[in-house]
Amino acid sequence: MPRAGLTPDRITAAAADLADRIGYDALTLSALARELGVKTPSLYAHVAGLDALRTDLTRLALDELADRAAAALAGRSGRDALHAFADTYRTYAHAHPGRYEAARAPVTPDSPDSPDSPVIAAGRRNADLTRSVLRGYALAPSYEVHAIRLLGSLVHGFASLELAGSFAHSAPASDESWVAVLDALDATLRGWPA
Amino acid sequence: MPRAGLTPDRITAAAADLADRIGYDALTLSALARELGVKTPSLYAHVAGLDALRTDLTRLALDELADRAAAALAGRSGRDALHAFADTYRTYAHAHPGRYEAARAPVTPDSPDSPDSPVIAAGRRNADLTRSVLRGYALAPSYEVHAIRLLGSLVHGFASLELAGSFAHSAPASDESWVAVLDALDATLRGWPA
DNA sequence: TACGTCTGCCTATATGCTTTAGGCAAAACC
DNA sequence: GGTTTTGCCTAAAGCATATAGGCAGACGTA
Repeated sequence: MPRAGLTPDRITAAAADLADRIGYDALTLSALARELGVKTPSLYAHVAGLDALRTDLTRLALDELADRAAAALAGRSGRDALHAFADTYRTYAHAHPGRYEAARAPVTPDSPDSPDSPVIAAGRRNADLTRSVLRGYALAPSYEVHAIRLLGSLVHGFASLELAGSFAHSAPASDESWVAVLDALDATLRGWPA
Repeated sequence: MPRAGLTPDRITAAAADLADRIGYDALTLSALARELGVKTPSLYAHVAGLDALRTDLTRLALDELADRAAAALAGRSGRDALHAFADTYRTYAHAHPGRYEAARAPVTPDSPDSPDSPVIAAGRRNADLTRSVLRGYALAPSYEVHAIRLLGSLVHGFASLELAGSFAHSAPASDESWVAVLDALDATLRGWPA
């Protein structure tokens, strides 16, 4: 009986692809094992269980998002940076809905999450990038948190409703609304106290 | 053996309470049956299955949201209406996280959802109320859809991230950001072409 | 190449959830 | 009070997570 060559990384990668295809909620160890041509219990030699797999997936997605956002932000600032940053998340959500949902999933605290666990670190990378986008607006310190929350809410809310199909039943295509919304956000941030 | 007096409505109501307590995803027919002091198969006389229960829950939540939003909007317009409307959703999300998630859950199409199914109708009620909030801003027709999507994205995004705990790790409390964000939204809408 | 160890993937099994089938007794009706 | 209806039950199948233990392929050593 030949060996399948499983590793934690290959398993997480396969889980990410599968989640994109069948949905984050439908991701099961059974389905993943089938996908990998392996029996379910074999996976337990490499991942601690379903919760651990989900956490790994969250970390993978957050890291991929941070990588792309960092690349998109390179050399940009102000409105350009804002659009590039927001587009990164929206595009990723469309291309990888399962991963995106994983990125948004609250991490199940297997231990009182050590402050430098890989998931936490990946989350912080994204938060830091968000802050760097706002540097272009030179906001008053008291408005910085509001701006972070506004940006996060808008991008996540739009992508989330779009994925759920809430925008699909009325014209025009959501791309048009997306620019309008981002421009409004840019105007708001430029209008806030500096 | 005395009867439990189950009805579809009592079951849905109990499911809503349970979902608020243990989370929408953790809601199972087993747990619900335990809650009601009944064996799991007994529920099948009143609901078609787990998917049907979830759909019922979505309808319940959407109807409750529409009821509250309608009451909050009575006699208000403009900025007042905007705040009252948005507060309704955010408050509901805090008080009933399980129901709120149910409201947001995409409905599983058991049949090609008849256009006047109760869930669809409940969804439309909420959409209509959203539009009525925007009447106070007298927007140009081409901007109406953008405004609906902007409002929806912002409210849902903020509530969703807040529920997930994304705002809990930094000061100040999110209430402060909430008003700042809503005022910015109000300013944006007043600035859009009328 | 041959031996010994390690380890990857297997089968077997326990538990929990969804769902269907069929039985029995409490309610409801006349 | 007898009959019908109906609500809740037990029994059981199918699939999921998860653990325990076995067997053979891969690897190190000589």
